Amino acid sequence: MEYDFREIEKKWRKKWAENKTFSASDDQTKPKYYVLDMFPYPSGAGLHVGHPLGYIASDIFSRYKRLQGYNVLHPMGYDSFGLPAEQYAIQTGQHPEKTTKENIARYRDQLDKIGFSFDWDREVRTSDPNYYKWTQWIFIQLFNSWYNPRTNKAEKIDTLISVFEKEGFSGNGHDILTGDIEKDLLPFSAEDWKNFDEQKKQEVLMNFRLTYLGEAYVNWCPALGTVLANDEVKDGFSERGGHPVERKLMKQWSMRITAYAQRLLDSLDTIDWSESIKEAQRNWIGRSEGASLKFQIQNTKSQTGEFIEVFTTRPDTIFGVSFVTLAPEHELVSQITTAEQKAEVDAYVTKAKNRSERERMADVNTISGVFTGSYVEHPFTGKQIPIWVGDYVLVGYGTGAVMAVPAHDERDYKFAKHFGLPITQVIERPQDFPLPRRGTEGEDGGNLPWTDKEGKLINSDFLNGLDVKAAIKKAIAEIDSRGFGKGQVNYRLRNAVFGRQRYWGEPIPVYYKNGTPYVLNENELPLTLPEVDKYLPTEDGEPPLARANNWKYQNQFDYEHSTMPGWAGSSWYFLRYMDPKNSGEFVSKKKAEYWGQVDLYIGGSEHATGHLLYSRFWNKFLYDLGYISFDEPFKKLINQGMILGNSAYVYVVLPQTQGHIPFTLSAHHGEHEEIIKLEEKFPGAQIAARKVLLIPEDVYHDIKKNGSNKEVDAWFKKQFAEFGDDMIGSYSSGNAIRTAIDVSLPEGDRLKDLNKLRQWHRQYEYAEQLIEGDYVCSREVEKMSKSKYNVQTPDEFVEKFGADTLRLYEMFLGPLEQAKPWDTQGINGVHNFLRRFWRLFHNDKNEFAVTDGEPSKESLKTLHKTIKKIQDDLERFSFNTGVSNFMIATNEFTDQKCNNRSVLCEMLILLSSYAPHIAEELWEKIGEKESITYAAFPKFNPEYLIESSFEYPVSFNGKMRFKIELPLTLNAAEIEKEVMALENTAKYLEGKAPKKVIVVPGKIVNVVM
RNA sequence: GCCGAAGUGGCGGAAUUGGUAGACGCGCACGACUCAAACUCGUGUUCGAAAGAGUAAGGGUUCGAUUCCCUUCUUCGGUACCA
Repeated sequence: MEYDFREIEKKWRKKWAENKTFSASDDQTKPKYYVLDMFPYPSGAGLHVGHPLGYIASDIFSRYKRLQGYNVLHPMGYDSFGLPAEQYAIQTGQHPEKTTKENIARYRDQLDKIGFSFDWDREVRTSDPNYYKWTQWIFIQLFNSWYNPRTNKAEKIDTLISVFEKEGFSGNGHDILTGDIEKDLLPFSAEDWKNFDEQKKQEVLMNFRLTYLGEAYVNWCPALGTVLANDEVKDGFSERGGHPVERKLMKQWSMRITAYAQRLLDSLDTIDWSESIKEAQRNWIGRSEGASLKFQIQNTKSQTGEFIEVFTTRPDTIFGVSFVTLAPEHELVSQITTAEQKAEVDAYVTKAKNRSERERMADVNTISGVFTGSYVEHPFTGKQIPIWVGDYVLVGYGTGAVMAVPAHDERDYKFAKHFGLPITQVIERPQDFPLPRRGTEGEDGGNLPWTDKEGKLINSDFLNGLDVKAAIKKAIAEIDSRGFGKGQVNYRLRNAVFGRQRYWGEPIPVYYKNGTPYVLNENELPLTLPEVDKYLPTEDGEPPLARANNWKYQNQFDYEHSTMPGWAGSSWYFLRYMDPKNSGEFVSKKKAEYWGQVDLYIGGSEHATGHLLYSRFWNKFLYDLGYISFDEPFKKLINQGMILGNSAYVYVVLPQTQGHIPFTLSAHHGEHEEIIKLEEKFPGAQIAARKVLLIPEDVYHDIKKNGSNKEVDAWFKKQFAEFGDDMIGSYSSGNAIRTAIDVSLPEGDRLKDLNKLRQWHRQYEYAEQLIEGDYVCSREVEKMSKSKYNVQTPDEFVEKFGADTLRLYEMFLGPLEQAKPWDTQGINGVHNFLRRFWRLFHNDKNEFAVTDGEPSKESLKTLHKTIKKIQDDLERFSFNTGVSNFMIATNEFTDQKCNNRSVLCEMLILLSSYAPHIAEELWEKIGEKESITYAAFPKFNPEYLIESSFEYPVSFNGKMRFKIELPLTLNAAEIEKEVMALENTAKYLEGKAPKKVIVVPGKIVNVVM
């Protein structure tokens, strides 16, 4: 019987589903192993061959762990709320639920074809009310909690209330303050607290809740009609859709992730993730140590602030301060600006505030700012220091104000140069350090700004003579003891905006009474998504949920109209898989304890600062509240590399596309009509005009450079000759283009059959070549995308070669973590391997034939060598070398003509995690009754590999020259004697005496001359 | 700019602790089968006629370096007025 993968794969997919072969039991006596893939968003485009790469790797590992006797949890589900379905709904009027369901069905169908061992009974969907009920429940827990810095964990809000009842609140310096709060909270006493009315109390508590409603500058995306979190914005454009994003002050639900900044940073050291992802998170959190420092404002008319607080990482440079800069949005700006400067400052502030994020970014090199007219006093010298406003200072970072030390900071330096402000050097560059390359103005001898933390302090009073590190310490101590400020740690991490002005997301379980937000009771969940007539904002700019009829809490209070962001549901889904049907809890404590951390998490690195940070945050929160027993969700993380498409490009001379008329005609006007007239006169004129000419790359470059090309001119002439002067096609350099064609059309870079191209797309219906023979395409490796016609779907692959070949081939392409191009030419090699493997079990007549009895020594050696390699490869996630080792083993068994039952049985178990269908089929044929899934992984026995002799490579000065086989029983001296006696040795010694002979028994001989 | 990863035949890649560089596969060439082609099977395939050279380039440590150290270059990914 031939290897009929279609029948075999169909058969086993069915059997696995019927028998629920991969169902994870909750039997807690077995050791567990949790393998997770990143939650897919079911997009309308379906899967391409790049998506399953990680799923295949995790599936192989899951199957391997099952063979080792683990109770394996390997679930799959869908992150099914999200923008694309909603955008589609807006365009078509279809309910996003409908399209989402269709997309999920397509995904499921595609996934099923690849033979994954998912436990589908545990599937979750974030848009399912039974699931988002618990997302809402977690939101409520966050709302009812605060972060207590004294215990360093989240607690119920009651403990904060009791602090207020006992201590009141002493203002910004109070040690109970955590994370970022949006606005300064004024101090109050315990007595005050008791006298506050309900609304006031709620307002105060809002500054501490872990999810809270606050006013903040947000990333507003007008095209999407919603705000976005920082990680959803890339270079001033939305990550989804690429629409421009601007800054806007809005009242928003946010998550106080900043409270967890330090813990999120610290516990990175406890998890096994790639260094690059950890670094990305460290940078995103952006911890910096320094000092906060107060500058008294002189001659101020301000009532609330008599000082400007700045944050600096370089308190050592305090004597080099020559001005202070405020962010344009800084609240003190209006208060301190003098009458003379008011007009100028107002104009600047207005302009800066309205500039979009994008403009600001595009414009980083332009220096702008304005003097306020006011001054602060230097805390140590008492000198007058001017206060400026500049948009290089960001309101969201630190205090929104900087002490400018132009001699030792790049931006301060540029600002000072631009406005002619004084520059005081306070650190001497050490002799042995090279001149900085910056500060190119040529002034200051190119010496400034000196920004490295090296050198000795000068012009700095009590800091003189110290080196930078010591000076920082001393300065902080001095600032602290004189009451000018204190040592402080700052984070770049911002609180995460949580509300989205969109329809297709979890409703936020909040209603408003007298303008004050309250969360729903837990027994009122889920708050289901109401029906709306349109998925657009209302006329007065309210989110789509405001369209819902009679959608009010207790029929009178308005619900919150924004919904949760895409990352809400995916921040805890790994917990739900442990207990997906639980209607009383989000996960039972017992099950959470048993399954514990995800042991292996595989997914793309694009989630580095989004999903992977938010999940860690929620996990820590749930841990703090005692619902789960582990502080970090994902123990080991592997980022699979992207599979890139291998696009094919052709160079063509194309029409100026006016309607369907390709070439500009010499006929004066009304081209289309001209053509029709011509067609009557000369049949074939239209076709001639619609021709597309394929040109070689060099001709293309010639046209681009010179505007024309001789051969192409000649071709044009010929094409249109018969139509006379009425119609002469013309072209210019703009008509020569490089354009993608379907990857499947050329073989390698050769386009052998022009007819295939003609049939592929109307545009090429009358395509011709300038030069006879195979057309040479240019190939390029780039991301798969529809517009480049380089997308390959797993479906077509499975149809042609089978799922087992796909699984092996994707692994064989290269290391899991590396990006690699998809090259269809190598498939045959892998497919052939499976056929050769199949043949090991069959005789010449294609009849199933295995022999019993003792296997040969050689076969045992091959087998055990392979067991070791396969296991080692799996343990270090080196799936590509795993496939190679299967090929080597199969080649060896074929040479040995080995068809021994016991040897092949063990090979089947090894192969079953990579190519499960063929393994199951042969396993059944060989006479086994149970699925191979729960067989036992073969035990490696080193005895079979013991050799009596070794072929020693003999090197001269480290260069291998020849080999000699010697018994392994010889010791170093004996080996040296044998080698030195050889004729070959004498030849390479060229009569010289060897200086030294290195012998490593069992490894190598090296002769030093 | 900063951070991270990587650079090995015509191509994807291997070399696990410093010990035979190029496993395995593709492609290519030749041969067998065939009227012929495809498929399949077999042989060869880093460069060089050879001596020899050779893992981005240069230097270092070592008996010995793809592997460790230093300098430089290139590519990819992330990130950026963060004080």
